[in-house]
Amino acid sequence: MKNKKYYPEIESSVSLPDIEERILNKWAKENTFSESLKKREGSSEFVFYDGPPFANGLPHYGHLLTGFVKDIIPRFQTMKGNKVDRRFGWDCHGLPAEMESEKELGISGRRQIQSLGVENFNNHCRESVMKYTKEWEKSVGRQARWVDFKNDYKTMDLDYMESVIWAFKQLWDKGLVYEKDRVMPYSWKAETPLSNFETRLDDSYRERKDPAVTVKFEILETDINLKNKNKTFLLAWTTTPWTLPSNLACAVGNNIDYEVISLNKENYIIAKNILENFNEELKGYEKISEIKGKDLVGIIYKPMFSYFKENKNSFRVLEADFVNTDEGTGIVHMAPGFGEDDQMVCEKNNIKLVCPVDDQGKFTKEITDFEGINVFDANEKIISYLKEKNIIIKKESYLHNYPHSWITDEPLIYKSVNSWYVNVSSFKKRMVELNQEINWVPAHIKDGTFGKWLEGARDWSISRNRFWGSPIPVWRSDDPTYPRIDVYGSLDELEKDFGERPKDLHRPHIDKLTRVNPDDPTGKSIMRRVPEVFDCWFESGSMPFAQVHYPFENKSWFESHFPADFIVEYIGQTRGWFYTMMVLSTAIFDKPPFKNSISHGIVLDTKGVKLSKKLRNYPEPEKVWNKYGADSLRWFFCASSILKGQNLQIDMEGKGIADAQRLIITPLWNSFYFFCLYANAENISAKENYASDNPLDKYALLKTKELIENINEHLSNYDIASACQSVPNFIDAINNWYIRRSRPRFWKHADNNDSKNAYDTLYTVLINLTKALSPLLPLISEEIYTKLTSDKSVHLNDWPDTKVFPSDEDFLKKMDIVRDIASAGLAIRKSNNIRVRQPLKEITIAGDKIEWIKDFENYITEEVNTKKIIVDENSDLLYRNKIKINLKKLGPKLGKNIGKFMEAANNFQWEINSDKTLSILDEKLQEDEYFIEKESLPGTETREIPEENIVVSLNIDIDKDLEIEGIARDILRAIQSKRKELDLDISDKIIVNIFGEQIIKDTLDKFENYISSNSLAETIIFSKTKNSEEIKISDSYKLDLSINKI
RNA sequence: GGGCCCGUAGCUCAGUUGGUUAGAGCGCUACUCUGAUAAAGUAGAGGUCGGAUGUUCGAGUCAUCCCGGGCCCA
Repeated sequence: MKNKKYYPEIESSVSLPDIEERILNKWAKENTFSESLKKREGSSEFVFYDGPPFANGLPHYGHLLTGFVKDIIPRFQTMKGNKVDRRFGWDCHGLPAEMESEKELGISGRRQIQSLGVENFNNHCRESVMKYTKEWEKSVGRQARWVDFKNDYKTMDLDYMESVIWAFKQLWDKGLVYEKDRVMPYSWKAETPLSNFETRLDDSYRERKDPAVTVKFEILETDINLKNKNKTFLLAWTTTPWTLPSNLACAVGNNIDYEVISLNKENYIIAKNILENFNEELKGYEKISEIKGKDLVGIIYKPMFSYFKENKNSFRVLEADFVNTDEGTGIVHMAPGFGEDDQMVCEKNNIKLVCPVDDQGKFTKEITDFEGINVFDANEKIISYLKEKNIIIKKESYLHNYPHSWITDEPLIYKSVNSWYVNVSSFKKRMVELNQEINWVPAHIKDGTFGKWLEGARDWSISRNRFWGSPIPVWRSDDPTYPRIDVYGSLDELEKDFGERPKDLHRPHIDKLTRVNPDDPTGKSIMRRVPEVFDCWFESGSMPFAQVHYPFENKSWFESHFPADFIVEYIGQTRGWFYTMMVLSTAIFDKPPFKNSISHGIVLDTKGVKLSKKLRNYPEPEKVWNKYGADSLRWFFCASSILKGQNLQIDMEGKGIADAQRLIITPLWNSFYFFCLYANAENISAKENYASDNPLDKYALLKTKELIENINEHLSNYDIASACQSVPNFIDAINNWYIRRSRPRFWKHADNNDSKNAYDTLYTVLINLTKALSPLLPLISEEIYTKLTSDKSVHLNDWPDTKVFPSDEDFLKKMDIVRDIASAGLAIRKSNNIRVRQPLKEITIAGDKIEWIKDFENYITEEVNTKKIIVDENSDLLYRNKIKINLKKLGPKLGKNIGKFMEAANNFQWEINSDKTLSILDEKLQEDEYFIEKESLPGTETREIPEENIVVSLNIDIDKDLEIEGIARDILRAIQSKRKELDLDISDKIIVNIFGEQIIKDTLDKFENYISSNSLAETIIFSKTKNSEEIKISDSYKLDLSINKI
């Protein structure tokens, strides 16, 4: 068994990309993911919803970030014993898909689609929408995210769509759906209305310049005394001149003060406190009278255009509470066909709206002067027309935030259209209540962004006048004389009424299902489906039940596994997917859709600009994979505050990612490398062992246990960043204390029990560490774990059981203090400029109840390099006592005088009495009203460890013996460097030639044995050879050195 | 105009129920250490805690207002 190497010979420097590729291939070959699921067959389930992305766009950093989180939590929960299905979902329907297809087909608009044929168009969408699935699989795979692509769901699947129409029917049956003409944001390129929250996505609101005009409406009838016979005009302001031909009323605020002024034989009415904005245009006006808004109500004015002059109840001044005087004139022009507020006010005043703009945003034939012109193009034409008629008194350019279509990017218009609505406002209170049951990360989302949004929820337009989507399942009689509406919620119901079972619910197939209206005795009218399809957000909001084809299949499973345990998306989905799931889940099931939700922030570049393809302001993911690997990127994202809802900046060079590798992954690899190197050299096969009584081993195990508990706690609370943040401290303890202090233990021979313990313990630490880190660093932990064990994968393990670890909090704390003491000792060396290789006589530790330090003294003397340690509980030569006043206790009692007491304490004007009370000034403080702290005396070589009330002192006198011993270590160091320089193996034996002045010779005489045994030197000869090199070994000495391998 | 989040070292961020001299990591500089480590240790420089007012014996922390940034809404 001698010379057997039990562990692979690995590289000292880690090449993450190579390792990762190999592991990913191994997972694919061995089906590790399915095996991890199989292992949990029959276990309790942890339900995770994967938000469906559109597959017709490529994945970007945002998706990668979300993807990492979507991987970490399920991996963790799997280790905790749960079965976590991870079905990938594809969002297939909707405007983004249609727009992409239009582009590909080189067509635009509804008309051209119809002439191409809806079937052809939809067939194209069906193909096009899945075109990047391969890229997605590749990207998701490369980031080491485990997802089930085979058992995926698509929103265009028949099963999925059946569940969607079922959901609609549920809402319909509960009376939560209505159809109405309403003013909505409207995309005239896509020729469809958008939902209120679609205008709020991403960059929809952008600056835009529009002409703003102030126009005159001539008053025909009024009771107001105008004091002269001039014509009188209302001044109104608008940023949408194209709506002026559709003006049907003007609105004022009841309590706003208006002024009547006169200029050039005309009178104008305008809000008082905004008059100054018109200094230029109304220069030289004469004030006639002041009047309240409510007195203006009822004035009849002359229509500006004659297109709708017959419209009933119109062209009057109305009252509206939204009128203000922030801008404009305090008089609002109202075109109820093109403004939501306008519509409401006019409806209240029995004014029927007009909407002379067609689907493509062009004026219809009623507007004889501008027929066929797009409204934005019409703005200038209308302005010139009105200028000619002397109706415009002011024209300016107005810069405002204006909504744009998130799909086609053109400025939206607001326009009255027919649409189907979910009456969300009727149950928003319930949503707010159910939201309280959800755990949000970060917590403020609950009652902040999301809660506030729910409180203000408005009815949701769920229909789109488009083609590629689930059909609105409403059939209506085509003859209003015999009205009838049928709503279908399943294929069975459709089959029953239409005699055939649809194989495809898409248009145009679904539209072919018609039947005679049963309520029509003439038998002439036909039941036809309404033409609209669903808003794709309705479909993604249906995901919880539709992905399992509920209620047609998986009925009891769904009912016992809803709400989901966990979802994660970026914070903007509080208005998107989070919200639509909430709406449907509340309306249909009266439950919240998920129990825990992480909303992460946005990835930005170093200037704080969103990443964009156009700007290329981010490192290519491909480059990141090839340079740093997926685990580095995962760590960079997951250890940052982006998971707490903050934004994260990523620089072009990927510096943050490189840091993750350098500071976390490389050190981990180093400890693994160290283990393999020496275990192989010593022919050791280590085993798990939690029982070593060596204090260093015990400490390493306790630190590991502490780490496992920390990660467990944080991941259980969905706090991934905190889980990551507990790792660096652990790495420091293992690499820079445990291994460094244990190093000689690894060189002893393997049959030595302490050495065996060292190997077993380090092995045990690494095994448990890789398990605990496997969700956070799945690739590198897999590599280390599988190379240390014969197991197939670290990811098939249960979460490490901390019960098998030693349990001794007190010991852990003590060793941490010992490390602080060592640091203090090194700090004293530093301040005296004494190198650590130079042994010193003694270190003294002073403090109360510190006898225990004696058990650890060798660690301190070795680390600080002193011959001796003195643990002294009462050395008043080193420190003096200092009093600190317990402010919490005494603050309220002493009030303003507290300053005097603090001063007295600092000036040592106090006395401790035998009954442990403290006399200070004229007060007597009780024992719990002050603290005694140790403070090192000025002029001594001491350092304090404040939290522990310990003072450390170092004797820095160096005598001849110590000096020679220091030189011995310098010589050894020189030889070791040389060995390394010559790239010798750690087991190679050598012959050494050293030459130098007398003190070097003295040192060799005394320490030859020490030097040779530690450098594997067979012989040390005091001479100079032709290969000898002069080396400066310290500030004072140099020598000539050559070494030769035997 | 409103809501939510944020403002602490050059950078990224901690900062407990308000408590005495505001911390960490990175970066920088110097020195040191090394039978694993392109690693590590020690130290140094670097802060009017965005500003103001208030509450309090005491404010980075609480309140109010203001300024700046981000997201969202009108």
